[in-house]
Amino acid sequence: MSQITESGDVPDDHPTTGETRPTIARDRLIAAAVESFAAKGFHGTTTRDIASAAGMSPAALYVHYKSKEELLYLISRSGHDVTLRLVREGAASSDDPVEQLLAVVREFTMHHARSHTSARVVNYELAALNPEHYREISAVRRAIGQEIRQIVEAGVAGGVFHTSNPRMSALALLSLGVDVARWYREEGEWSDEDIADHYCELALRIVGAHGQATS
Amino acid sequence: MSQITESGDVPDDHPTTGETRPTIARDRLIAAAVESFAAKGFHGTTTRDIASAAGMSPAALYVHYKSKEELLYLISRSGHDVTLRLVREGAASSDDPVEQLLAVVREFTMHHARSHTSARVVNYELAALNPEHYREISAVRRAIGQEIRQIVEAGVAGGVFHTSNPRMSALALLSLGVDVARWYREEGEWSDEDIADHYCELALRIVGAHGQATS
DNA sequence: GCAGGCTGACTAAGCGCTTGCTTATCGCTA
DNA sequence: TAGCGATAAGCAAGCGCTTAGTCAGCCTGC
Repeated sequence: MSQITESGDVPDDHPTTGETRPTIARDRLIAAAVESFAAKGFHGTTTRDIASAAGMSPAALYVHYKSKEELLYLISRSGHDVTLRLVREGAASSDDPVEQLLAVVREFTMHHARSHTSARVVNYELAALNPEHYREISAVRRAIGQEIRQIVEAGVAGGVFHTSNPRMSALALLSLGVDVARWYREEGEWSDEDIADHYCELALRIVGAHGQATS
Repeated sequence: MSQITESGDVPDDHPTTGETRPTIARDRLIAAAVESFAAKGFHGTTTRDIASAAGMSPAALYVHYKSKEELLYLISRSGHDVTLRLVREGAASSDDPVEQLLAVVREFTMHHARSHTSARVVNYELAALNPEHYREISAVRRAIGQEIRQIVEAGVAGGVFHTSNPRMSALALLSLGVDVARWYREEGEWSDEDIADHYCELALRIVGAHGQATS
């Protein structure tokens, strides 16, 4: 599956492998759709916007994709898969809830800053998905939330985290990370690492991990 | 100026006062636009959606408003004014940064939960405003951010808050509150007051207000 | 020589907004 | 109090344009 990248660069395809080999044109269209959906929203974007940003005629889009909605679905699916994987890897990186939390918050925050353009599409264009796709994506979102909740609950059960409402604290952590995609600006004063550093500190405070080192 | 309310109820107009008296029809159209913009986005909403939700013909919309964008602007402007006022009232409610922070976070959070429908339009449809309106709204948003930043910086200067990056902590507080509008569900397990209570606790932790009572 | 990428020209449907007209409400005059 | 002109709200119809998506045919690399 071709990776959706923030910049315009497109990975080379493998001309001899697989039956559904991603072409350069496919990736160009996806990249153009991400940019346009992020800037103007799904309904504010026309198929001509996407095609011409990819350097093609309007009809070329339909050689590679069934519909405009399919583009959104593929972007959304891929983005959610990346996020779920990144959260699971963070959770699996240690047995210590503190280390797990720091790994997840760091990767989650960095991802939503670095890939803020695609993350905006992924998080704010869900309503434009068709009902079937929406249900599928919602399941991935629930899984992401569950991973974070489990870390917080394990920390509370183990006596290293102290919060009166672990579920709401977990939701706040998720919320804080997602919203980075909304406000982050490339030309802003903070790098993605600056933000990740500070958000790790905030995460420890939110879950009430007293006197913990900041990794 | 007629108040934009979350539910469908419309305040009576005053048939003998003022030259620009808001009519019931005007308010019905605004309420319908809020619902529709929140559910489907500005570009996903047609003028026919709005008119028929308000029980009118498509043409009736243009008796009361210049364009679909004017509706969005009025909703956005009114929503931002309410938020700025609420933040300023919280800041003016005390001289103690801790009390100021708690007042602002409580009101801000409650508002974004209670009025989540209009808050979604206000926070997530900015890109659909025309450039002039966008600039105007951006100024209000900057003022809102500034109020919160000042409280955090005053607390740090006074030695009651402890955070390595007051500006980013202030942004995180704002971010957390705004994002409530995205995830809040009426049928969810928490009331707006439950969320406000917990978010007050989180706010104290985020700014590092040690051993403070949770009001 | 042909499969697949791609295009220009096209369609049906839907868009924001306008037009021409009817109806309701009002203060004012006879 | 009846009748009148003015004003504004509202509607049916539709204009000019844009939209997502289609299709027949043309290139190009294998």
